[in-house]
Amino acid sequence: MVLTLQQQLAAAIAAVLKAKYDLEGVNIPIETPPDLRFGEAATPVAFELARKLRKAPKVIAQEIVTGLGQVPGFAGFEVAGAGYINARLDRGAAAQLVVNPAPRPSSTEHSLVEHTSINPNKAAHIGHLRNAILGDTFVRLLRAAGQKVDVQNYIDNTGVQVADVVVGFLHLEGKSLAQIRELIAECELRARSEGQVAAIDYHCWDLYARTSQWYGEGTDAEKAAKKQLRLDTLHLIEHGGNETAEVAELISTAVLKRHLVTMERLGIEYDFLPRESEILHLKFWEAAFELLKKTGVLYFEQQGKNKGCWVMTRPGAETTEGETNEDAKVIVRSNGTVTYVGKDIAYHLWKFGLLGRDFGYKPFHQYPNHMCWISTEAGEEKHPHFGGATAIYNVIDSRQSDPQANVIQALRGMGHTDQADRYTHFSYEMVALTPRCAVELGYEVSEEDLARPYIEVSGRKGFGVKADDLMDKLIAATRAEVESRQTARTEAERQKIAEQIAIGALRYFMLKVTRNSVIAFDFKDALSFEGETGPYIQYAVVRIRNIFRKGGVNPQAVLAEFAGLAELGTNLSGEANDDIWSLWLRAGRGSLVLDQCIKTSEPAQLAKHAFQLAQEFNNFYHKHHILTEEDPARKTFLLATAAVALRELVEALSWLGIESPEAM
RNA sequence: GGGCGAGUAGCUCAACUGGAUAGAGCACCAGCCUUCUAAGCUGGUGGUUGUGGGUUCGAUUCCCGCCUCGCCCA
Repeated sequence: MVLTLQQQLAAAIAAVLKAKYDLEGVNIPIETPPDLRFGEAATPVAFELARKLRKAPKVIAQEIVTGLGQVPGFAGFEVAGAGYINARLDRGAAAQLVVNPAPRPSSTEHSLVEHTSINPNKAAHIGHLRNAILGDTFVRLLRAAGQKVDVQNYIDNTGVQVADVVVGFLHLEGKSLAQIRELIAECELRARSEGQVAAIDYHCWDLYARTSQWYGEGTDAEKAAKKQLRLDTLHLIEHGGNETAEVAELISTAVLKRHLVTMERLGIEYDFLPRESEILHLKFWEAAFELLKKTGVLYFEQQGKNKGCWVMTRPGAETTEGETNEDAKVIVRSNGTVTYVGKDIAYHLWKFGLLGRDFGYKPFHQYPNHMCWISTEAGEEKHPHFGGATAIYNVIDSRQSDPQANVIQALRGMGHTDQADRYTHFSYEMVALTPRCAVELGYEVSEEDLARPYIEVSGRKGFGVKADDLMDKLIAATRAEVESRQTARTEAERQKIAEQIAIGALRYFMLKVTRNSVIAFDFKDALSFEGETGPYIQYAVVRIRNIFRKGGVNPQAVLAEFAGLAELGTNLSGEANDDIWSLWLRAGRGSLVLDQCIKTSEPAQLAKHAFQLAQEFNNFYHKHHILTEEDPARKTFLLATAAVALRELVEALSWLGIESPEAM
């Protein structure tokens, strides 16, 4: 509702500017005033025009107001302060728009969101949770806006991290291929009865840390030998067609399956899992290399430190004719190997359908409502089409902003400027542990680290909080609460409620913070269910549902009853009803917030909105006792207010991937 | 050395991208359960927005210098 009316207001003002001053293309910011006494919408546009028109802002504002006259949906306009134009809504008409919102225009955008992308060599930790939750939420936002969205989880199954754990299995544990296969099967079986702790990804977590440490032990000669072993293993895996590669395939697939299980606990699903192995074996890079040479993005360096390399100019770098650019980004090393960025360029050309090659596809994991496919060399003939997106979003932490910028630069250099513009590095800061939390977990923390505000999580060191451990802990905590409150419910019901609350708490915890601030993780904050938390919002929903349950009323029916009725306006007008009106106003902001979140790639705004709406409802809840209201017309109106809040809260929560429990 | 990001209440974070009196939560203090669930509500304490300048009607926001911290790159 607010979005619609703001657009109408901006359009009306634009028309006045054209008619009165012959001005076009003026940016007309519409804001929400800090207080209802300034109205429901405002614009400082007169300030901006003051210089251009050589008039006092107040005068301009007055002229615009005069020119506006009557605008549908608005009760009136006034000039305030030094030149603000404040607009008052026709509350009845606005409320009708909240009950029956204008349909969202359909979108032709086909977006591709890549997130999660955990190296398949260890259990997922809280850092991965932030990535997956951000990505999944953004997918939900795009879909809510009517876009077609493909969700991809890129799997680096041939990288150095997988190589390390392969070294661990083969050389530290001295296991054979058959023994590893056996171990995976055994872990899978045990995980069913004992939970995640027994699963293969947990086993790998420890082994990976041990192997990393092992590399650094022994004499110099021993260390060099280990380094060589690591490199050889990596090359065998990359090359494929040998037993080491088979071990890597076995382990990475088993760990990947665990990751899918972990993420499914959070309601996170994928459509396609493109793997590094196919990018290598299907020669994506070779195709990209030709294109890069042809367009002159890559050039062969003849001298300087990068002599013999194929290099690319960095974004923003100034190049002087004839001078060697020492700062150029190396894409192909002088020994012929391709860098990570090189392979990434190939992959991203594919994402936009510009490579001229495709993956093979085979089904990998069945979700309740759809299939998740994985890349393969020779796949099934019938498969959905992935790639060829019109816009892409890569949920990757901010440490990767340099390589990401390089990929974008390459696309731009190749002439794909439109694609480069629609390439979003959805960057976010890491999740770290507070020193207190690290000590609590029994890690050894140096004096130096103790003084820091936070310590970075490290899979290599085995230092961090595993995703499943955290979820288990959250569920245990919510279980305890639900046990004491929901004594009449069955075991299964209580478990379900506890899970909904725990996941709601976790997702909200990750989403309420804006992307570019580091989350210093602490169990005290993460396990909190009070104040600005997911459960707070869920609790408001439960309260509303209880009202309708006890009153024997259907919320949709109440809203249907009010559609088109003038009483809505009379109930909302006047200062006495400002508190209820502000709840309606907040409820009407949903689609505006959705748009802003997409525009700024920032889901935190929606998290904030949902909280404020819940807060506003709680306010209303305490001031107005609905079921004991004696005036039947007033009671129906209060019920309609609750119904609107319910609908908007449930919707906002669903966009955040948070369920709305029936009770709690 | 170069690049990016951050610094706001005791703590954790917002601030609609330059707007009206810088807001929430936690913590702390004082109240509110015979009522639709207290995972809640109402008050209160708490700020030189790291620092020094500049731009203008107006700066937490933009520009420059400096100080801290964190990440990349070489």
